[in-house]
Amino acid sequence: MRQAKKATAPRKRYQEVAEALLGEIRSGRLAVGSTLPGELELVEHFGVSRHTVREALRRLEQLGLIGRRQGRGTVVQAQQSEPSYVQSVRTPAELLQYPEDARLSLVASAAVRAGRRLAKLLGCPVGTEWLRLSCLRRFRESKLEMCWVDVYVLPEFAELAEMIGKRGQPVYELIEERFGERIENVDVDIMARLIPETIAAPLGVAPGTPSLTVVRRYYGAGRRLLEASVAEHPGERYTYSLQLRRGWQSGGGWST
Amino acid sequence: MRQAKKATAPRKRYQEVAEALLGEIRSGRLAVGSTLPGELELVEHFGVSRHTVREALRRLEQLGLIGRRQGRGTVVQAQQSEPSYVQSVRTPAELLQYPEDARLSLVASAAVRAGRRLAKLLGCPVGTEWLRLSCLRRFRESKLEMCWVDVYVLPEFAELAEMIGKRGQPVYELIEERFGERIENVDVDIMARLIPETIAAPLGVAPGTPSLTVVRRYYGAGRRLLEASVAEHPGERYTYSLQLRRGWQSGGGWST
DNA sequence: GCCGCTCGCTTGTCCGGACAAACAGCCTTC
DNA sequence: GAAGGCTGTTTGTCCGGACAAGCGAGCGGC
Repeated sequence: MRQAKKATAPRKRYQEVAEALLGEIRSGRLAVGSTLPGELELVEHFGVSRHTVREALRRLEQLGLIGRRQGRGTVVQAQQSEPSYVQSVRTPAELLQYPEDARLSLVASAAVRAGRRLAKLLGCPVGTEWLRLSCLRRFRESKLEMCWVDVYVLPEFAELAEMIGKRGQPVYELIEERFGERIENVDVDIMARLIPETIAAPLGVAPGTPSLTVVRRYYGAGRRLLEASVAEHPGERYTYSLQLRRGWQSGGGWST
Repeated sequence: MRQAKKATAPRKRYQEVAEALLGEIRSGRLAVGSTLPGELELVEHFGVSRHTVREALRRLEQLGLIGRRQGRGTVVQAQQSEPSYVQSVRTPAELLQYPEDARLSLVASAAVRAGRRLAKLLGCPVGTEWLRLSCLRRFRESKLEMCWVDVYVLPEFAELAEMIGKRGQPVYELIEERFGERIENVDVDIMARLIPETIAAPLGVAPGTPSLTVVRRYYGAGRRLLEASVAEHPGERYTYSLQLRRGWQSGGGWST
């Protein structure tokens, strides 16, 4: 029961149920392999509707903590999940021996308009145009990494693009240096997939070449954290979120 | 609208809605970046409740095809998802330069009892005990891969374990040779995580060492396929399913 | 031109209820 | 002893409804 943190009281009922069960699992009171109480029991225990209980169980299932089978019940599958996800930010980099022979090239861009609230959050005028940079990093001529970065459209943009193309400096440092925007949170999607035709052409790579795609989303100070992963981004697969720590990886080149 | 395949009529309403929308996305009529009709519109169009529409959208969201934001709407994010997942079975193997310096060791096992229907499906007596093998493959002294294999408990088991431990033969071939059980489908979970203490000890590796965990589930001929991935395993992250093809990877050692 | 406000739209949360489908265990039958 | 049917339990599907929360656009005031 992580209920010592009652200061940040969850507003949502299913979140309360999910966190209560999460506490039971984390503490080991609900051991791995054991069967959870039935949904109707949980309904009675927490005093909520079955729909709410099922929403809570759905979240825990998406974390890989429990498994559900019709007719059999709900079973605890693992005691924890997301610390490994945070750490997994290093694994792909290590596997790819990043960034020794990595080169980065800008291949596409798209404009995004900042809405009222986003503008207020970041302190820019309403309607400010952002530029979504689509960058490609190449490894050993066949492996590719893709990353999208949202930045302001500013006169210095051309210079920034050139910097990204030449140096291996972490992107958040570049943004911070250039625009004074302190990046606090990053969402990262990692997925293995084949290079689509539209991107293969400018790189001179055959379409269908296997690649590791990494999509990052950077957030400033105003964004609330994704704590315990219970509440946020329920449906996004291959996604994890982490709070940025300065000097996370000392000598490495994992540009987060 | 894949409704030409009315022969395999889906029984579930949300499945019908999901497949209809899937067809619109796949065909390009709902382009990437475009906004879907609102939930209430879909309710009216399909003649189902909002709950059912939301279940359908949830499935598509889990496939990474659409993204939903409160107050903004539902947006098409991608045109397809699962073909890349199928192919991604090769990527981790390539990254790890598998299996040149791989060694496999059996570290744990657990008994699972076959229920009535599973027994009937596989043609074994009710109550037959299966053995869940937990194998560890080691790469370069620090990377680990784990795999679980469910096999019958038979006198030949000891021999099988030894074979797995020595050779790099694909597991499905071993099972087929030994037990005449033809494997048709495989479920694969891939996740990056840290080695837990219980497994670190027998290997002499520090707990917390980063690893790539691969969990495979093998199924015989009786299991129905996961077509379009809309219906099955909604909540299991990092999971994909594929139909086994003989000679999938000729020279490689990816033991699926 | 910027700010705060209201408004309409869209998705999120939550309730109560009902029936269907899958499963394990038990019993009966052969 | 194996196969099939029965039954209670458990999760899955589906309905109808209600209100909350987030977002963008438009409006008016400063």
